[in-house]
Amino acid sequence: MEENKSFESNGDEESCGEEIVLQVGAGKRAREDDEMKAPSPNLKNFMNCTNQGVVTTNIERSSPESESRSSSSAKREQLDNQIGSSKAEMEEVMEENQRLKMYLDRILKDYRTLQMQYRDVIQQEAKKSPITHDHQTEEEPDEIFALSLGRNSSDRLIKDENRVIKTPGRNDESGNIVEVGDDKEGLKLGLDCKFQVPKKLSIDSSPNHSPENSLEEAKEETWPPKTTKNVREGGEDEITQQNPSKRARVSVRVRCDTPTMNDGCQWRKYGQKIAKGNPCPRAYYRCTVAPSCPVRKQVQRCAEDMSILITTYEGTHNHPLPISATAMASTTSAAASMLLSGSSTSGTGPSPSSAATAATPSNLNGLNFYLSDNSRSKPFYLPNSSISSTPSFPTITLDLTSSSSSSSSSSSSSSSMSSHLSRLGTNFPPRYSTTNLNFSSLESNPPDFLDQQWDLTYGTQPFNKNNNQTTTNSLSFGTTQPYETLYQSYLQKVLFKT
DNA sequence: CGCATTTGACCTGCGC
DNA sequence: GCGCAGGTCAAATGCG
Repeated sequence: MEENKSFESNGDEESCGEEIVLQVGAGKRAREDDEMKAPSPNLKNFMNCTNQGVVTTNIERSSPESESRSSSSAKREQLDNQIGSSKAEMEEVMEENQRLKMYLDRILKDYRTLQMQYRDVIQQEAKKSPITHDHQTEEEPDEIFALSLGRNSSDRLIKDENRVIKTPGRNDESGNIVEVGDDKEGLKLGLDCKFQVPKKLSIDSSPNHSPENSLEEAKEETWPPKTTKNVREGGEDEITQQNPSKRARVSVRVRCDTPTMNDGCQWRKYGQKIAKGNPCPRAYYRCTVAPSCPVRKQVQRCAEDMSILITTYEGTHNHPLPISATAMASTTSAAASMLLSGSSTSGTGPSPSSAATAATPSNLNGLNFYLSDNSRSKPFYLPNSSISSTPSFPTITLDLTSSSSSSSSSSSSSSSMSSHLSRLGTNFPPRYSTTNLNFSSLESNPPDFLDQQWDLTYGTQPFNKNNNQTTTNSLSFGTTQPYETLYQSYLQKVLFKT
C-alpha cells in the first residue's frame, strides 16, 4: 500500500521525488519567470528550499547548448528563444492567474454572503421559535433534510425529490446524494447531507453547548446505539437512554488507496461485516486514545468506486486530541453542527423547525438547504454504497473526492485551481507539497483560509505583460500536513467558519 | 507475551 | 412471529 497509485494520470506526482510540486497554473512553471525578473526575497528563498528540482531542471536544460556554442550570435539566438518561450509561458500564467483570481473572489464573496445570511437565519429562527420542539418533532412526519454546498447554488437547486433522485452519481437505488459544484471548473465540493428525523425522536436537552462543541456533545450524548447493551461502558447507558435515536454521523468520502484514512486518531478494529449491497466489508473501529472514549467509526469502500473510502464518525472524543487529529475532528464537528443545527433542540442553536418549516429550498448563496417530505417520497437513505445507511441517524457527508465518473458534474476540468483542490483530496498518503499561487486580487495578506498549517512564503512580485501591466502577489506555500487535513482546514475555514 | 485483528455468534430493531 | 440486516462481542488467531 506504500505504492503511490495516482488516480489522476498527470505527470506531476511521478516527476516529483521526495517533494511534490503541486503546480497551480495549468502545469506551467510560473517560477521560470523569475529568471527574468527578480523574485521577492521570500519567494526566492522558498523556491530555493522547496523547488530546487524545478529550478535545476531549467538550468540543465539551457546550459549544454550554451556551452557548445561559442559565437555570440548563437547565444543571442538562444536567449531570444528563451525569452520568447518565457513570454508565452508568462501569458499562460497570467491567464491562469486571472482564473484563480476570479475563483478566489467568488469564494470570498460566497463566504461573506453565506456568513451574513446564516446570521440572519439564526436570528430569525431565534425569534420565531424560542421554545423547544420536543412535542413538535415527535408529531411531525419523518423529515428528510438535504444539505449541499456548492457555488452555483441558485441555478442548481433541486426543486423536488424527483430531481434529487435523478441526480446521477455514485448512488445506487436511492441515488440521493446531491453534488453541487461548478461544472465548468470541475470542482466538486460536495457537502451532502442525508437526514431523516426519526418518528419517535426523543429530545435531548443540552443547553450549555459551546459553538465548537455543541455537536460533538450532542453526538456523544447519543452515541451508544440503542441496540447496544453497553453494560461495560458504565455511564454510557445513561446516554443511551437519553437520546437513543438522534445520533449525528459525519461521513467523509475521500479517494484513498490505503485501508483506512489517516485522521490522526488511534483506532482499534472491533468488527467487520459485509453490508448488504456492497461487496466490500464494513469495518468497525473504536477510538483507543482513551479507554472510555465513545467515538467509533465505520470504514467502507464505495461499491461503485473502490478508490473512494467512506469513513463515518460517531461520537465525541472525551480526551485531548492529537494535533494531527484536530482538523478532522473539528471539521466533522462543524459538519455535524450544521446537520444538527436544523434538528437540534439545543436552546442555542437553530430550531428544528427552521429546516422543517422551510417549504421550499432555501438558498444561502451556495449553501442549499433542501427539505423533502418523507410522506411523499421514498426515504432519503444513504446509498448502499455508503456507510451508515440506517435512516434514523442524521448523517452528513463530506465529499472530499475529486470529480470522477460518479459525478454528475462535468469532470473535464481545465482549471488548475480545481485540480489543486481535487488533488488535496486525492493524494494519499501525505507528502510534502509545495504550491505557488498568484493572486492579483490579494492586497497584503494571504487568504484567511490558509493558516498555520501552511508554511507560507508571501511576497509581491510584479508581473509585466506586454499590453497589460499587472501587479500580482505571489503566494507560495508548502506543508507537511496531509492533503486531507489541509482540505479539511479549508472546508472548516471557508465553509463552516468554525 | 502482549496487543491487534479476524470471524463467527449473538443481540436488537424493523418490516412483513 | 419470523426473517433480515446492522451492530457488537469475544474467543481464536496472527504478529512483532
